[in-house]
Amino acid sequence: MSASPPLKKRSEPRQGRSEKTYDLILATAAELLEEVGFERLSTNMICKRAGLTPPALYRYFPNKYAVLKELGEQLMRTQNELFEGMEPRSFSKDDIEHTILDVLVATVAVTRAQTAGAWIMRSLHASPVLAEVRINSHRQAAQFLTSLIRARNETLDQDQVYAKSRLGVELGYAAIEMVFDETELDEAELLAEAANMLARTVVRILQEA
Amino acid sequence: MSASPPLKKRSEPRQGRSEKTYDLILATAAELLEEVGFERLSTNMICKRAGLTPPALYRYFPNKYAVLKELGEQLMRTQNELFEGMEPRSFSKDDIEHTILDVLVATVAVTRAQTAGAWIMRSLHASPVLAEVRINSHRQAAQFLTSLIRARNETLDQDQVYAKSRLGVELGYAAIEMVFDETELDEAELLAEAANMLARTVVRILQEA
DNA sequence: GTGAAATGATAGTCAAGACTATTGTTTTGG
DNA sequence: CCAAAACAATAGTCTTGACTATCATTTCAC
Repeated sequence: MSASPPLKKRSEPRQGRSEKTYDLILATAAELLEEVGFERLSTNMICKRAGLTPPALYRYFPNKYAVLKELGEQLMRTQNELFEGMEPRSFSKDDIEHTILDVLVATVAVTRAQTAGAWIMRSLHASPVLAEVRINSHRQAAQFLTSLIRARNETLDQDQVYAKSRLGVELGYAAIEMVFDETELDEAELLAEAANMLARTVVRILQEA
Repeated sequence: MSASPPLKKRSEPRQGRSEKTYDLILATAAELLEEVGFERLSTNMICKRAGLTPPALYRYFPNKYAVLKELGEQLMRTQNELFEGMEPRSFSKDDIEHTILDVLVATVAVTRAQTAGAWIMRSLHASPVLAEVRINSHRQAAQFLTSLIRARNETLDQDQVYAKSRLGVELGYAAIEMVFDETELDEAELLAEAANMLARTVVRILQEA
């Protein structure tokens, strides 16, 4: 098992200009992630591109993993807010399916909108730091889904529903990642099919009284 | 976009001892992958642990990515052979589900049996080289699944079936990866649930005449 | 306005890691 | 058994990249 090197921020921005520097570092890192990929990304590279110097970066981030972690968390936060903001009109299979499809499509959209969103999605598997960010986010999403389902049917076993929700979340994300990986496939069709599968699962869970 | 650095082997083993060296390099790389993770793995480290020297490694591999690629391909090959060896007794929903479950369970088993199998699975997302290996393997699996389905019902549209198969394969692998990522969840339950979802999908595809 | 805190730049250090020119040693075909 | 090929080691080179000690400048509190 690999050690976990990362920490939190080093210094909190207090003046306007540092706020800018902080954001610039993140934006530049995202840009570079898109251009050169995860493996070639380095702090020196980020600094050079941003017109900054290493100490400026290291004032705000204890090490390079912290930069990546923050980037990942930004995206995960955006995606989860989206997910948790949506509720099905009813619990009919069709409404559930529509809602899920909406979430999937919207998630793809916000990911595209964010610089290097697609790359960040893929890099989430590329480092222990980011893997942790990803799994926490998915757990949170599964928790939310579990409570949604159990609000509808309280007799269901908490742990079992959670396990299935967790699987569902993972499969949803797998479909989303496919959109970014496999450009030959029809995006709308892919998401629709995934939404269909997931909706059926949710309905089935609800019925297992 | 990142450049792709890797190439094929440099020298084919011709004597017994070189065969050993070759295998030793791969085995050591797998071991180290398990111990230190993907990011900290280096060629020098592999050599040291294997009791070899860098030139010995570079006789057989043009660069470090080639080592990883070979490791990934070994695992993918094993998994795909397994997958393509299985055929459902019948095309009833239950038989399909059983077959899928068998494949999932067996895949987890062979992955566990291989040194660093779990790590390799996760590292498949960690580098462009390995991402390519992974996607090729999944495409091949989806092709196989497509022909299996179309052998049963030739009226189905090839591309549509392929897209859905591809999604199915991805979801199956997502479930398998979860087994290695999320140890808190019940493995058998996870795989059973995934098999159920996938079987339903296959049945639905077959019925869309 | 001025001193202190905050911010950033100069100019590096240092370690690690990918990869090799060369030389020695083992194996094998004849 | 010997020459040539195959194999592996010696001993590096050279680049890159994470990270810092120190000094300069900007901003803010008062």
